[in-house]
Amino acid sequence: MDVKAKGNVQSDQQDDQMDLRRGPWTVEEDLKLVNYIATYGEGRWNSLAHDAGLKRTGKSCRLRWLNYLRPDVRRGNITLEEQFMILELHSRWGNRWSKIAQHLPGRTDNEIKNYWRTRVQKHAKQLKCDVNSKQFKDTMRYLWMPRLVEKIQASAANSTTTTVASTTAGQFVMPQEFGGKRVTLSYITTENSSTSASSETQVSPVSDLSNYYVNVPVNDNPNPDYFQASQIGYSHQYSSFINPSTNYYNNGMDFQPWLDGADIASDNFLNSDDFLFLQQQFNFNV
DNA sequence: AAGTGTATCAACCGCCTTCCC
DNA sequence: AGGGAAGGCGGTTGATACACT
Repeated sequence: MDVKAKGNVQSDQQDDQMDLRRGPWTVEEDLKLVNYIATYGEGRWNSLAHDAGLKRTGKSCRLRWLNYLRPDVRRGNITLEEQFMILELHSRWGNRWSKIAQHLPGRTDNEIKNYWRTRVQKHAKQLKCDVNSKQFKDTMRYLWMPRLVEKIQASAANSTTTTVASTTAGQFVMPQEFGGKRVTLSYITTENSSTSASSETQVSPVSDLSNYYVNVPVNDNPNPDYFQASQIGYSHQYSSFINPSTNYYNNGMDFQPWLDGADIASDNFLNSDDFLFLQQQFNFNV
């Protein structure tokens, strides 16, 4: 432990020694915090806690504000699009919850972490494999994420209005209609693209998400990522998978031994229909 | 209806890194 | 450059809701 860390431990211990409240926040405390921040703004949390008359640590105030009281915080079920984003961004950045949360407006790092631990890790546990293993990552990337894309497409197709979820860092663009035409499903990040997107425009792939683009004729797009998409059997009409026995789809993957018999159909992350779908696509001997 | 098990999530702790004075 | 404060993260806990028997 370095000197800086040691100094902070001392600071934390001083917090412990003070007469500070812990546990669930009361309505009165929430009001104090909200009113104070509305007047004076965020920042300098330790002094804020004191000045607002709260017997809480600055850290506790910050957490309460960021995770619960902030006006733009979103609560409730994680949508399909958000599930997809979490899987995609986690595959890119790992457990950088805060960074991932920046791309999911209104969602907090704590919420995303909880989602990951309670849902995703649960599935890994049910599959009897490590959540960080190649097998599990491959399953997410090549099975669950494409499956999520299908669901997103289906719900968008059933919707009468265009669904465009804007984020602070980019846009997740969904089609209003489909019918054998190109589908524009993309996540546009501002950090790596200058491309603007609309539901009417074919969007150039700008991130790893290009691997999950659908209905894009390979020959019609110069980007090499589309070729990669075709390699995983995912660039054709309405995204049915290519049977691994007749294609190179499962190159480098090894699903069957640990999918066999596992109950992975227990919640909305991968429901019973999805499990049946996996069985059909890969001819499991279960 | 009551008891028990399980899932979810807010909140915390400890450690570490980053920021800023 | 050094040190304190703030922020980020992994891990955990406890309360509550819900499902199941």
